[in-house]
Amino acid sequence: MADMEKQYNWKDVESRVYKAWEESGYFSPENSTSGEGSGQFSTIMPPPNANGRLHAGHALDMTLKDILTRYWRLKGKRALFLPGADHAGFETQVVYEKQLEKEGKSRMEMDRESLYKGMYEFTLENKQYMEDDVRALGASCDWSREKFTLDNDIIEKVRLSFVKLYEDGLVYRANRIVNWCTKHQTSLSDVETESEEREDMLYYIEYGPFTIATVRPETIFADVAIAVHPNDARYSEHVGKTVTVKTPIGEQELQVIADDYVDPEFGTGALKITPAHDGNDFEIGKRHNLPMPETINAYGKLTERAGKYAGMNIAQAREAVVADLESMGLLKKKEAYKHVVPFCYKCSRVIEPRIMDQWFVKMESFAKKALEALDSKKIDFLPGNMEKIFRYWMENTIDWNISRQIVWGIKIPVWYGEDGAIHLPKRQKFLLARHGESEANRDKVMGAQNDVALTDTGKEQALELAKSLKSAGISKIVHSPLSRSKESAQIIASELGVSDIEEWSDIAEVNAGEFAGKPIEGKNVLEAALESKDGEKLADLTKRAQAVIERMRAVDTEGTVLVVGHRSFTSVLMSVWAGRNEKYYTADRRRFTFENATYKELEVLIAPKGEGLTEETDVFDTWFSSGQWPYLALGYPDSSDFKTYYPTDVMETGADLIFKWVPRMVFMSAYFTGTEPFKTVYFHGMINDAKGQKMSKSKGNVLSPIELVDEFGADALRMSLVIGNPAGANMALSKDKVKAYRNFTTKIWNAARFVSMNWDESLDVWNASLSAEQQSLFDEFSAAKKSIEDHIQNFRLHLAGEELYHYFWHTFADKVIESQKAAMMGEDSAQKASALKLLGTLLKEQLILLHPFMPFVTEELYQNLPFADKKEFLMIESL
RNA sequence: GCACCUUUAGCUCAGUGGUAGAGCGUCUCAUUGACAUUGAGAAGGCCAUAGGUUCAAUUCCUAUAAGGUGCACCA
Repeated sequence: MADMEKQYNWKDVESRVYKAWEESGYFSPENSTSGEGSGQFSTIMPPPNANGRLHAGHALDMTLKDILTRYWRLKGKRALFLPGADHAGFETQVVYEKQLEKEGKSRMEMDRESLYKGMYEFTLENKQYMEDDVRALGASCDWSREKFTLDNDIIEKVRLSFVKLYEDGLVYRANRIVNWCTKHQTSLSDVETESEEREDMLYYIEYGPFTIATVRPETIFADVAIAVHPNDARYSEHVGKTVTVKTPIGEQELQVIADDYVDPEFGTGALKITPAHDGNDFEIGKRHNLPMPETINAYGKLTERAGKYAGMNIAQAREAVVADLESMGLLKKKEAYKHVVPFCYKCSRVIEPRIMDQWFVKMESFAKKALEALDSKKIDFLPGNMEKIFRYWMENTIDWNISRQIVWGIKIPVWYGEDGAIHLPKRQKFLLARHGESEANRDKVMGAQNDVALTDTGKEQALELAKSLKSAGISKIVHSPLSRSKESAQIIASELGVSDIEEWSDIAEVNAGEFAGKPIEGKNVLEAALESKDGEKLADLTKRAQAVIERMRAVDTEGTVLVVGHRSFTSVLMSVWAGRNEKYYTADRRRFTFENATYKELEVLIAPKGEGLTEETDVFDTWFSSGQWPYLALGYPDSSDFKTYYPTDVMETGADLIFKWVPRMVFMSAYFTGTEPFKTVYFHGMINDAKGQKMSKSKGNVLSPIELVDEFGADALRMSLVIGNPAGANMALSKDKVKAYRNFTTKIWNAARFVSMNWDESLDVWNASLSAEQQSLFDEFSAAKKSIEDHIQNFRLHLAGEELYHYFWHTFADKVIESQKAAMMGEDSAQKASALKLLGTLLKEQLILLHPFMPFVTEELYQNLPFADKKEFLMIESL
């Protein structure tokens, strides 16, 4: 072979090798394995938020998942690593708003459409960067299957999920106190707030015959009652009566109520009740049917109700009210008081509890489902203690607020009548079918837009299809102008007794230009069209499909619509429906199995009709969509991918998502698919800096994975992220560590270089026999290999990586190579052949074993070394 | 307050029922012979503390201490 450089130069290798892999199509499992019976491995990329660049945590995500995917691919499984991107609703909007602020703009001044459009462009741009970063790490994910949470079909399915939950009584709209962020102008769920101990003043105020203690004197204008404990003898004379209290803006009448909630030991044992601005007071207010006036508005300003304080913010109002109370002699005392305050996890502003109409998911039955999945051991948690945390949380759920008052997200599909009645969209079901066998199908020529008739078999198939659809509630049948479609439709219509038949010219088969009527020869109609001079082009097809979708949205019928179309165009229609990039239409076409007289289901939401309906403007909490990701990304409910790759094998994600994401996936999956979304959930910890400090921009200790790849190579970064990093633990990442594994890539490179330098093409190396001593060296490797594989299969990647490292460096390089040097460089050709065989075999085996961890350097060496029986890529070797 | 985690070499961390390992750092030596992005060698740890189980504990159990994380905490 050509002389190798003394050092491995990843900058020349990585992008070239990745491109070759990607273009080979071997990231798609159907291409990388031949056998159907080989089993499958699947994992879904936790959609990285499409609002920035890849960070170290993502890099770890990608690395761990890719190691598993590559390992199982080498083991011969159909291994799918499905890439995705998340619009990340609130997160992205916050990032985008910051950018707007820098430009001196505010989202409050922008209309919904331009704001959405701006964020869409912003997100797509970042999504592109993110994907480049994922490629740079060597992730062997199948880009032809990539999904985005704002793909059209995902949006529709998420909205459909909501409609189904509504129909099943599992979501409801309620006027309830929620967490409100005054900066971001949206409500937040319980997991989107953080809390912190803060020190505030506790003010004791004379309040009629009572003294009450409060940290929020500015809310007294919204007080409606004073509560005491039912057994508190001090106050029993007042209970049930009304008292008059003084405030700086005049007197107000308050009811005195008794409620168990009040702790007679705390403060004065008398509690002012402000239902609009405090969660507990709200509960008490509901129990006692109290009015709930508001004195703080959505922006955290005092309302008209506060008289002269109106318009002040909370801090100003508090100061002013306290000063006035003091001068009126009503302030009895004040003391420093430590308590825990919830705040917005993005801007750290104190959460203002606020009463709003919001949509909630009932958690009780969902939590039960999640716990059942745990009890029946359907999901393994790594590390195991995470299961306890999950369990605890599931046993203490509160209903999940899924309404967000932002524009970046999927709109909640609800309309309200003038009377406030709730109207849901209509679920319109379409069955996209293919005509029966045509003469062209029979003769294996391209039908395309040629008008060929059905064969007798085709007629029978159509009849069979009709019979199978008897209970499908078909009320309308649509066909193309081509007779194979029209004939099929007529057969079905007459069998089902459907009279509403319509011809849609734009669902005709793809125009394959000069290839129409020609023998198929391994090409399909779509591929032929793209190759042909005068056939349809992708852009034309997209346009045509979009027009069909418009028509579908306008359909008005009682039951299900059967669309009798053609194989290639219907597949394009489904790709366009899913919002797929045009370059993947042909990949999709290959994946869809549209046999004659079979169909796929498509459900579309059609806006309710009626006078004066107003559409809901709130969007879903982003976890409502990402919580459904494992099955939606795989094409739930009836795609072949869903059937093949779901449930997935492993979900690998950050420990911080134990509440936010993981439970939602578990219970949504249990509900919609009846099964768990993954068999194992593997949590990784935080990636910290070299000293174990959290990386943050303000500390300036952020290590960018992409810069590290640039400086030391992706393989080195991958190894340094994996080794010494067991499940659940945080890890410290330093440049020195990455550098150490960069040295390891050099070591591998030079060991291979040495063997290659001494290779002798004139010897029959691969048929040489090994001495007993050499055999025992080989056996030593086999033992190491077994142990390494055992570690990988049990998710102990940190140990597998470490053992690989040690075996290669300190056994293979230090011991085995040294022991064979004399023979390899000596004159005895038999001994030389034996030595080369031992070294060559061990090298090849190790490259395969190392490949999941260090894909680039191993692939490059594999391509350049004189191994026997080489595959096209190391990536598809067998282990 | 409750739960969970951590405590091992100077630093960051793996690991193990039979007195311990990595990376970096430190010290010494080696440079035409695959590799100085290297090699050879060295120093450095009663594995937080106290009990218990065991023939044997750094490893299992209990308690304590320190640190961390999460949850809940009422005016």
